[in-house]
Amino acid sequence: MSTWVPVADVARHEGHEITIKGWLYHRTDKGKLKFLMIRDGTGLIQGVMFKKAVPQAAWEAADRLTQESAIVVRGRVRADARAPGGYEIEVTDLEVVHRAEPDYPIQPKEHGVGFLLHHRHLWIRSPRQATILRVRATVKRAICDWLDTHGFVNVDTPILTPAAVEGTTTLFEVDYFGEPAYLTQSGQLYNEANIFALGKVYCFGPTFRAEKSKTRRHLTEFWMVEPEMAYATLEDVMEVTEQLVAHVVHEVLTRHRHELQARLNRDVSRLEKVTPPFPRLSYDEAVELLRRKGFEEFPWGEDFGAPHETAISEEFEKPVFVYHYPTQCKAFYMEEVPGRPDVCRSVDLLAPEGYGEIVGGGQRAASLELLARRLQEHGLPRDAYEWYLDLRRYGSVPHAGFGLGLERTIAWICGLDHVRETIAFPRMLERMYP
RNA sequence: UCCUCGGUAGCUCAACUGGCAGAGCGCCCGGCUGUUAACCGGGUGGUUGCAGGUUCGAGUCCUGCCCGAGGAGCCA
Repeated sequence: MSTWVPVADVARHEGHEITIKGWLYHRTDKGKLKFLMIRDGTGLIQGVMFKKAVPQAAWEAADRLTQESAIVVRGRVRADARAPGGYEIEVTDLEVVHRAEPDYPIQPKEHGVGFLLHHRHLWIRSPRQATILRVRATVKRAICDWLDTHGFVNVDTPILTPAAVEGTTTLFEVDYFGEPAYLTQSGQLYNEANIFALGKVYCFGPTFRAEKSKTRRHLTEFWMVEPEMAYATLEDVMEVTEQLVAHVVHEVLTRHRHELQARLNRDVSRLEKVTPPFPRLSYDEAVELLRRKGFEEFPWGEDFGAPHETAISEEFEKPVFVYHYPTQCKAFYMEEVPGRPDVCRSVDLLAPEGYGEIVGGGQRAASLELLARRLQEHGLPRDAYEWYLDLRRYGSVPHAGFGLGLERTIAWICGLDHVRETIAFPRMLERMYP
């Protein structure tokens, strides 16, 4: 009985007899010799099968093997320059656990996006997709590791909420025992309550936006990590953000450098430059930059669109902070800039290479009077926010936080052209299957 | 919601100015001891998105609808 070894560890067993449990990715027959490409979720390995080296039953079973058939292969590990990855298994026996039906729809070749998304439950088996999902897991772990070791307490905020955080047009409504409730857009307001109990906190989970957005940067269900800090300012947000993002990129490079290059064709030299500090640009300076770069007509006070974000970010090798946005284009809870009521203590982090905004945050309005006025100006129902206003009645302090979009961050790190590949089962406008 | 492009075999795509519905891959059969999306020979495969219209004749032109992709606005 030989040892069951994950494909990723095969190199460490050179010269030894091992067992691989996986699925047939591809097969090439050459008369009395067969090449079996086997995937097991940890990697891809080539099995070489000579007719004279295996029992007749195994040879005949291999003859009938279809793509994605579940197989257990035994054999000796050998280094061979002709094998993809440098190692292969000299097969001595084969057991077919399940012979897949012969019409597996996804071939190792080009397919259209619509077709692949319709078969997402099978598409995720493709090595490229599996790699992205592994990177996602690393990104999530790196985020939690960094926050956990820097004094942040992980607190879960509700997914079902009674009211909108930022306007009702982009909320998914659900029936809550006959009353309307909404899927959360953000855990921020609850986190602002949590900091008074715990100091520094973060929530990390799915959020939902019913935006009719159909672009490479949008999902209707996406994940955000939202740190929030008591006794903190806008400057603290920028420092924490750059430390966190740099740590995440570093961890991905440490664990997945080879996969990023081999499976995703990612230019990792771009990622190696992502070290603190990141450049900081005020909104005023960003507008000036845009006007120099061909957007002469860009009006002060507008939020940036995708072309503007790209134009700004391509001036820098690292992610770039843009802070002090116009008050009019940000949410009601932003703190004022002293002496400049037209701008607020907000910040966005724009990823390089045109990936756009991956972080939005700022310092929160600390005074009851300002917050109450803003609620009115934004036409929000005060009743629903009474609990939130309490936070400014009992020990209000300067505080700040941000939200980092997981899918956009992964798309940038992996160099993908659409966020839909960064999550196993993306939820998009007009696509809920599978 | 708006703009642009598209829908032909299981997949990726051809089909000139309206004139016999095609190829590669897949799948099935046969061959090959070093394949890398192998190669060679044979076979299989169609309500051209749906409904109507024009025409001797429509995949091709016209109208409506459905579906998909890219982008805009909004956002992470």
